[in-house]
Amino acid sequence: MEVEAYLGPDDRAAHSFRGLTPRTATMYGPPGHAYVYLIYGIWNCVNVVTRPAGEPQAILLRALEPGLGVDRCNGPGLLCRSLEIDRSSNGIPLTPPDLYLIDDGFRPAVITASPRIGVDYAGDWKDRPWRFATDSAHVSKPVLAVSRRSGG
DNA sequence: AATACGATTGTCT
DNA sequence: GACAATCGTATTC
Repeated sequence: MEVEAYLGPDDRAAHSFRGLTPRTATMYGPPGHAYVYLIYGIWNCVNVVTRPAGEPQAILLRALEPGLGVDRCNGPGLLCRSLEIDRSSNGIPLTPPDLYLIDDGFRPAVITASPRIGVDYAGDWKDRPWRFATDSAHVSKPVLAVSRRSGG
């Protein structure tokens, strides 16, 4: 229902902004793998690496539609708690044949693009509209300033 | 070796 | 709106 794009190393909001470190190594790895990190000493967050090795970009998963054993999880920390994802899953492949992907037919009619959450420290990059959300109630926070894209 | 802080959430005012 | 919880990283000394 909601994701955010992190386009480091130019993106000041991205962990990879400051280059390759032990933590961000997964972001520099091949696409289709999970980048899981610990935030505030409490919460895990999961991303999908999106670009070929060497291009440290990823998509943060922020909200899912509840159901099929997934609890209500409005926000990246609660999402990982619901799916029991922690850093032990960092770097695992999210593509077949390691993972079965099921197309449930869901196609959002509307996708909004708005500023990312919790990146006020990112200077000029904080207002980039790289938070993408459906109009579902199951988003981490209300979508305020909105540009719209047509869905698929 | 020491320090500052975070891609969050819940609670209290 | 303010703030605590809690610890791995990255940065600084």
